[in-house]
Formats: sequence, structure tokens, C-alpha cells
Amino acid sequence: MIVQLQIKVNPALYLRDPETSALGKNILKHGINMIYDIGFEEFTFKKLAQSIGTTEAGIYRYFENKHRLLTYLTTWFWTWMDYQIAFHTNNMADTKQKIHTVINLLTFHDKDAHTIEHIPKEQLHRIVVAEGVKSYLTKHITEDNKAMLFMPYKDLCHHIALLFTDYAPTYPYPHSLASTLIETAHHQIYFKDNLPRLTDYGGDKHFQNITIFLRHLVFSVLDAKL
Amino acid sequence: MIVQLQIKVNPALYLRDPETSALGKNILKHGINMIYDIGFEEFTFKKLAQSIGTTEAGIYRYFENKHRLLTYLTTWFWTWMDYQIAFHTNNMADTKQKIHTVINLLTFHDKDAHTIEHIPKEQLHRIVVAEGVKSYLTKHITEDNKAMLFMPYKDLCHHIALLFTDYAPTYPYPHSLASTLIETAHHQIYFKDNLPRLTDYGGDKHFQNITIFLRHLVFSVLDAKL
DNA sequence: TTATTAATGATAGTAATGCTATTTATTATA
DNA sequence: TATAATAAATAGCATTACTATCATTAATAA
Repeated sequence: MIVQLQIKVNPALYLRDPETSALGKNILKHGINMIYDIGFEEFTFKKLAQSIGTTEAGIYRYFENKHRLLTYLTTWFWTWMDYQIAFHTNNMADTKQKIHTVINLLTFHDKDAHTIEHIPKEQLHRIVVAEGVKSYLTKHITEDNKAMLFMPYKDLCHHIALLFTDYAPTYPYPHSLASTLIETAHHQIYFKDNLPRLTDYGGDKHFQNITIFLRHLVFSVLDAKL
Repeated sequence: MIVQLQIKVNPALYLRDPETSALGKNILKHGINMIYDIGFEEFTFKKLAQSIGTTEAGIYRYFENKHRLLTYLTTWFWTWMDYQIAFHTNNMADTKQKIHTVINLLTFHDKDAHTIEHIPKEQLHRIVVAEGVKSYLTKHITEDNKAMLFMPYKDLCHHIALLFTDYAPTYPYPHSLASTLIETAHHQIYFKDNLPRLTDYGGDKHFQNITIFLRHLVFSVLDAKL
């Protein structure tokens, strides 16, 4: 059985849907690899065009600018993550177990076997960790938000918040805790690799300790009395 | 009694010490106001030069580039915050009370009367909230880190971690919790204003709810058994 | 089959950005 | 007063971030 998972992204994020052509898919694939390799600041459409074998103007037909491409990618990731959570927690009886699953997914604790041809997920995850916040830390956040660009992030946050409320119905800050969980997963991954003195994970090669830290954090908060 | 508080920043961050001349102080003051007004992406040395009444090259004599200026500003802020914590928690007997003080300071809960002529602190705080992470989310993080540019952030984090360890000696992740507290204070402030659906603060005008959320978070984690 | 459309490729051009080098003016010191 | 050191002003260049035009190819419809 081959199931093709297609993620539909808000059309406001692109000029031409990159999923509908070979060039579009190349922009996504090479774009992810290049941002991963050289970072978002160094990344330009000219360099991307060269690596694909097309022209700068060719890429501008798909994305208004590189910031929009970044938002496309992070949005894609949030939608995908939201789906992963729905998929993996489906039919689980225990809410606590569901929350464990969410934390494992957010830290990429379990590797996902399902590969998508033109989206290198491992690299995309790293982009979201290292560059993701740049998609909303801008002066045009208000317009972007009105254009619903961050809906997938909000949905993800809301779904996690629902689990929190299910587990601890009286806890008054489920959304704040959910966004904190997501953001903390990211910066702790980044700090572990780049500013380890801001963490206590020592030489831990994987995300084991981050997972334990996050589990303890979330359940301490939800189990505590108010 | 007039006490002048002078913050010394790592000389690797500037080419010429901006504290030592009128132009330098203008760069800091107008730089803060301009980044606050138009955001870091839109901010350029040319615009800054115009607003000060000097030339682009004039600014380059003080700072290698705008990213270094941002790091200078955030670093200044961390050093200042670290000092604020030391000052305000000094002679406090109770560690719990010290941690409360830290949270109040991080959220700018209490206004600081002490003004510094060329550093508009309220705006600087907002820059740290909205742009601060951009100083370390770069591809040159490793060199920057080796050059000790982020020492003030690490010191601040460590001092908070020491309080956590004092309060809960067996808690194994005091630094991770400290960096999480700092980062969470920031993104919750940003989300409250710009992406409120990621929070539960409703129409709260001030940081009251964020403070309560953070207090509950920190003490739940520290009071929980392992 | 041919006509039409849509997507891509090639080329060029513009304004702003990020930065450097050189010259000119000012100040401090011998 | 001469001269060295410092700072300011000017000019310039390479890259970036786009936009516009037109030729070519591929896809589809009449």
C-alpha cells in the first residue's frame, strides 16, 4: 500500500504552487538543503537558482521573496507535525500517553520512516529549530497573521492544549504551556548543540535528556495544584 | 547621591567603544529607537546615519555590521539584567522570594526608575524580546561563542540556575530550566501582543498573567518530585 | 494538424544594501 | 609652527533583491 501524503499550504504563501511542477519541487528540496547548509541569512535566490540550474527570476515566479519561502517551509512543517500527532495518538486511550507521544514527536525522538521525495524532513526540522522563529519575528507579523499564515502553528498549539485540558481540566494556561513546550523543544535542541552551557545535557548525543526535561516540565505543571 | 551605572561590554563586539564618544552614544540611542521602530530587518546603517546626522562610514568605525550592533545591545541587556537581579535579590533571606524577583525583573513587571541617558531601556527590552534570538541564531554561532560574545547570557542563566539549585538541590536541569524561563518570558510577551491565540492571557493589558504563568511553571517543576 | 496558452529560460536593468578605500579636515602634540 | 594622529566626508564597488521583456519549449484544445 502506497499512501502519498500531500500537505496543502495556504496559497497566500506562494505565487505559484511549488507542488505542481518539477521546478517547484526542486525549489523546495534544494531550498531546504541550502538553508540548512548555509543558514537563512546567507541564503539567496540567486544561489538557489544556480544550484537548481534555473534563473533567479524563475524562483521569483514561485515565491515573492526568501522570507515567504521560509514561512512556507515552517508552515509546511507545522501542518505535517500536527498530522503526525493526530496519526500517532489516534486510538490511544490514555491522555498521558498521548502527551508523551507529542513530546517524542516534537523532539524528533522517533524517526519517521515515511519519506517524501522533495522534502528532506530531518533538514527541515533543523531549519525549523534554527530559523523557524524568524518567520514570525518580523515587523509585518500583524499583516501576516491577518492573512492566516500562522494558522497551522495555532492549530498545532490548540491540539496540544486540548490534550493538556483533558489531562488537567482546571489548568488555566493550556495554550501558553503548549506554545512553551514547542518553543522550548526547539531552543533546547539548539542550545544543546550550540550553547551547551545554557543546558544540563552534558555529552548526550541524542535528544534523550531533552525529552526527559520536557516530560518532567509538562507533567510537573499539569500535576501541580494551582 | 548620583551613581552612574556603566556597563562594560566585550570589546570583541565593537571596533571603537561607543561609550567613549558622543557619536558612539548617539549610535546606541538612535540605534535602539530605530530598531524598535522599524525592526532589525529594515534597519540599516545608512538610515541610522541619516537619523543621527553622520555618514554610513562613521557608524562602521564603531561596529563591524548591524548584526554586531544587535549582539552588542542584547549583551548589554543581559549584563544589565544580571546586575539588576544581583542588586534586587541582595540581602533577601528567602530563595523563593529571590526567584519571584527574578521573574518580575525578566517580565519588566517592576519599572526601574534609574534611567541611563543614551539607553532607552523599555525599547531595548522590546528589542530583546522581538529580535534578541537573532543574535545567536546564525551560522557563525560557533565562532561568536568562542569569542565569548554570549558570556553575559550564560552568566545570567547560571545565576538563575544557582537559585534553582538552592531551592531544589536535587533538580537535575537547573540551567535548562533557567534558559527556558528566560526564553519563555520573551516569547510569551511577544505572543501575547502578536499571536495571542498561542496564549491564554485574553485582554490582559500588562504582564500580570505572564508572571503568574511563569511563577506556576517554575515552582511546579522545582516542587515536583523526580 | 494547427492554434493557443502556459511555463520556463535567457537577458537586462534598477535601486538599495553592505562594505571599503581614499582623500580632506581637524585636533593634539613635539 | 610643523607634524603626526584622529576623525569626517566623499566616492566607489560588489552583492542583493527585485522587475521587466522576450524568446523558446511543452501541453492542450479547436
